[in-house]
Amino acid sequence: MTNTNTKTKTKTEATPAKTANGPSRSKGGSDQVVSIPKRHEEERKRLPIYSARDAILAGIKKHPSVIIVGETGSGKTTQIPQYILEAGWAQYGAIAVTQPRRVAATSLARRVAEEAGTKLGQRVGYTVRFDDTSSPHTKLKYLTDGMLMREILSDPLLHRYNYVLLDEAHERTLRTDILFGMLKDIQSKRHQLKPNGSATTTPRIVDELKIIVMSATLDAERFAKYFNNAEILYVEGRQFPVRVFNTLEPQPDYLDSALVTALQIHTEQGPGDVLVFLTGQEEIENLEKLLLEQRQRLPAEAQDLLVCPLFAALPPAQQALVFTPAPPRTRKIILATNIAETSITLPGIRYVIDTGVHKSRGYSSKIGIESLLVAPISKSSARQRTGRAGREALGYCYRLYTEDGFAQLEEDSEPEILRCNLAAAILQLKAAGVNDVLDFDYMDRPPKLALLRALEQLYALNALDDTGRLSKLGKWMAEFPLDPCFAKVLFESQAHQCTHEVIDIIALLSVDTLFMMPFHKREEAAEARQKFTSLDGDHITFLNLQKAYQSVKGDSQWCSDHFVNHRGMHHVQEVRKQLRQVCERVKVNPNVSCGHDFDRVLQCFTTGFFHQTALLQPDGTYRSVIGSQYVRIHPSSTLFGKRHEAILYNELVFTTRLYVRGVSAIQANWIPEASPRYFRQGQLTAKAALPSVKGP
DNA sequence: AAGTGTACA
Repeated sequence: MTNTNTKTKTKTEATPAKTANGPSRSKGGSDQVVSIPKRHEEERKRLPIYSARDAILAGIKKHPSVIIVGETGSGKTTQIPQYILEAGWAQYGAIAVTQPRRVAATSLARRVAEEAGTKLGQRVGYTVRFDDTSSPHTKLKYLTDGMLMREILSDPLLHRYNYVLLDEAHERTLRTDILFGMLKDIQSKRHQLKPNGSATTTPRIVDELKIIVMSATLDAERFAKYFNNAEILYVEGRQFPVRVFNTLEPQPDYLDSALVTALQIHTEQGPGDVLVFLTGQEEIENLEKLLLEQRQRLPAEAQDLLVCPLFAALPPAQQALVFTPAPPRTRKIILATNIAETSITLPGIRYVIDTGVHKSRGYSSKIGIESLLVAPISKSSARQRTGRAGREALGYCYRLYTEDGFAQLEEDSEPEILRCNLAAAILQLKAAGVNDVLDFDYMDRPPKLALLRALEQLYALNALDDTGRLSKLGKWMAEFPLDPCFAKVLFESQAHQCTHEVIDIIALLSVDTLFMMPFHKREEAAEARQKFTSLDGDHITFLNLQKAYQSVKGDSQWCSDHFVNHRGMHHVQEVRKQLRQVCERVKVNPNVSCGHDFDRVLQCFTTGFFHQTALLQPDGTYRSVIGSQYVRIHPSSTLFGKRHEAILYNELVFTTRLYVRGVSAIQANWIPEASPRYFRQGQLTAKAALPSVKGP
């Protein structure tokens, strides 16, 4: 069994005979030998979690579900799956470990494959969108939670797994929350199907599914309660202490406080880089400017400072700067959004400055509007930020708010499922066989209105029939990794004979920032962009960009010359390829083109976005068809400042004002034609807001 | 006339 010196349970669970569709065992080859390679053995034993190994295995053996609480650095994500593997418990069924992010899934799999002495894709592998290293031999698979959701669609009881580990559960992303309910349901169904279970209605032999929820926060009781009184196990982290300082008075201007604090650390404190948490790009660029001004005033003998901005839209080359050590006698000051809170781990940070705020996405199901506003963070976010100072040595955290201010923060951030549009998630649930989505076992139940809005939207798109069940079209839509609106547009593209163009545009719309707007070169960038601009709006402009990009074969120099997001365009090509593949699979010809008849394309988009349209008012403003809201065209749009009788938009977000992004000009009479079901029913205020549009 | 936290299929 294992070569470890410790006493490990070598007895495996009573495992039923191999099922017909179970994974086959590979014969021969060193890959079958379950052992810890010598060079990693000592290292693995030094991890804090090692001492809890037997207790964890015992807990997993005894309980259907286990909650593991452990901070970063405990090794829970890399070690627990290996313990299960080494115990021989994954001989027939495999182990899945989910991650909210792709990079985490791929890098963890690489490290664990190395530790386990196997080639990536053999016993250990990963599956993320566009990249799958798993094979029939893979016993331990790291995958994104979205990927596991898709696997459920093709394998509703997840037969190939006996263990599912949900990592970073405390983040409460929409997908982990949906997975919670789905897995709980699968676990109970598989229990009922078990040979020695109460109901043996099927000849198929099914193993039980173990669920292991891993979280970094101490509030595990809610998880435990939700998963049928699961066992809670605590594992120690490996974290250095961090001294926390609060301000004595509330700060009227946290940007100014951040500037003062950063300079104070720089001139008075010992070595170590500084990480400042800010809300967005504009704020980061402002503080960068202020810091660089102050840098000029530093005494000649003082150490230098290097300012590194860090946010997702930053070009990769500049993002990489934060990982390269600062030159001698230079201190790095990193100005980051909350990308540095979870997604990117920075080395060398000893000082954290926490402004106590972030931008957070909200959604009002009442008016169907998303917002992106500055809001206070939660206590757990504050602790997470603080922890970033203690990764390598003891650190310091300066909270730019009072102790009382901290006490008033919410304990945890609101789960995403409570503050987003649920249409896509509901479509997935229905496709996975959960018809009654109102009664689904949510850990945090979304407001009923939000669920009803999602059902209404799916009904309006013809994805549901009159009884609320998934229609044939709805099943078709769920095949695609797309928002329901886009899936509908893609379906309609067949009738409009413009599938080729529609696939391209949908792929292009999947990237946030295709045209870069560098701080200091805005005019140049705007000029470069002119070459692609279509008077029809952003959709056709993007299509022009794709054509130009293809004609230069994706040349990266061409991209940077034209201020085009090279990485983004690469992603577009991957999405495009995948959409074309799925089309082929469902017997839709992806090559049918409308040539230059772009009216067809935009009419087609109206069939999925009739609810995201606005009409020009006599005073020159636009009013949304639904909700009758005044909306402004975002300055990043090609239609900014232009007037057309009607527009459709990809996104409606409230920031400083209510802005629409991804905008194209349409004809007003296309709107009611786009969804007779919706406008005839008039269940929303659509008709009232459409005085100039005659419904059928 | 003026601006987009993060992630995923």
